Amino acid sequence: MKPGVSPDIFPPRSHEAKRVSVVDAAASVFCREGYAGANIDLIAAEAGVSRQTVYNHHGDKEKLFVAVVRDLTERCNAGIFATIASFPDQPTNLEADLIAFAVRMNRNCICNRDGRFLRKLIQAEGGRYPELFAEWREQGPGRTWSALAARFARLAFAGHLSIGDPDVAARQFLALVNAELQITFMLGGVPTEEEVLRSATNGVRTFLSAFARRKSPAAKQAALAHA
Amino acid sequence: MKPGVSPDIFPPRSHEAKRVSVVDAAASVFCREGYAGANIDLIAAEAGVSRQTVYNHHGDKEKLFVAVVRDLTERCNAGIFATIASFPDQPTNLEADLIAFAVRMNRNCICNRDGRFLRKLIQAEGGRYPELFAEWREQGPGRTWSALAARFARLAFAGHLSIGDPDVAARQFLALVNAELQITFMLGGVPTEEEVLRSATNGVRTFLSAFARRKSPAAKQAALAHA
DNA sequence: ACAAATTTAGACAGGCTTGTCCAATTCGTC
DNA sequence: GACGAATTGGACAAGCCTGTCTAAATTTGT
Repeated sequence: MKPGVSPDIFPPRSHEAKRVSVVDAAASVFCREGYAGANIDLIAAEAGVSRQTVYNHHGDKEKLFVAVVRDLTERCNAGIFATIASFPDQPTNLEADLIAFAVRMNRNCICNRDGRFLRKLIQAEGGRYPELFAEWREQGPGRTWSALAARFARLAFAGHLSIGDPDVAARQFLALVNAELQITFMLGGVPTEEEVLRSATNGVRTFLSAFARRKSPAAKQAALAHA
Repeated sequence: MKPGVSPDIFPPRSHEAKRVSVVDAAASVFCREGYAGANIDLIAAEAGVSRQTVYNHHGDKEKLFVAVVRDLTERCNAGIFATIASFPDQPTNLEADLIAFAVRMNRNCICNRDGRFLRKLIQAEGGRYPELFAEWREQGPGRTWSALAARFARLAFAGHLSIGDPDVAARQFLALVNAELQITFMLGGVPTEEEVLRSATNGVRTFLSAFARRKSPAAKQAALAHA
């Protein structure tokens, strides 16, 4: 044990550490180059591992790809549900709380490494692995929307919002909050913190304009005065 | 000239007809297989042309790819601006007119062959051809949003809507109207006419809830606060 | 109908990639 | 320190793909 070595060097890594290292590198290369363009040698090099080790761990290219997708799916879902758990059920300032939630959602689930990679793989290879991505679809967006819809329904029940169909509202919330980031996402870029905040702010304001509780003008005025 | 042949057979096609045939087939194959996975032999076969003809017309694979993207970009933009020209400037029934417009937009620009193909190519290869897609970005979304924003501003000016920032409203309109189609788009699928209509209906209703003209001072204040 | 231009099929070299095999080395653990 | 497992680097065959070249067939324009 000689801990005095340079922090940039990870001299020996465990078996398991190499497995994840390979999967991480593979995710990066598959995304950058596409499935067909991805080169096992490059993945091995990027993982700091020999090509043979890649084959030892994952068998062949296709199995490696499946492992990558499963890994990303799992981590993304975990992040999404962790973030949804922070939904403002008892908002003190509805607008500010929803904006903060939207920013968290973006930062932790959609703009982060896993989110961007998974999205790109789904877009690029979704047609080639229908069953694999059908699995993602059920576990990911399906449950995300349900969970989010339940939270919005709760806000509506508590009198903070006036919502017709919570499922529709949940999907529209996500769409609005990302409205200004679409192009950046499409080109595979990463929006700045400021862009995320602006899109979330504009999106939440419009969302609340549409779904804020409608009772009397006075109540509305009071609600707006909050902000 | 013997027009009596079977309609399924196009015995001799002109030079120019072969060029477009090749570009069309290439678009299809590039989308399905990705740039690296696309095979010139397959493109030639799908175009009903010999491999050498592909090279005669387009030089090499990369030039062919660029030709495909330019072709798709041009046709998509033409479709988009033709559709925007049908924006309901003098609506008789604002909700119905906007829903119909949204459906047209989807059907003619976003869900059709060109739209789906271009989107997929941008997503998959956007990182590899920054200048090519930067061109698309300016000519396409940039001008689309401006044009749409101008139409919404006009509706607001005519007293049909209460809008803070027309650019924001335009982007949010598109986001809302497509909110329920995102997953289908991601997986490269084609939504049914009914799905398009439902997403547009829900989106436009929410849009109008947020931006319908407000009379109360509080609402006006909120609208101004947007800017 | 004739001449020029285009298209075709096929062969071909060169390069790259996948996946396997193996001998030498290094690592984890006792 | 020693043993077994994992890792490495390199060689290797097989296959695939791009891009070129050719000679023959076909189409187009006149």
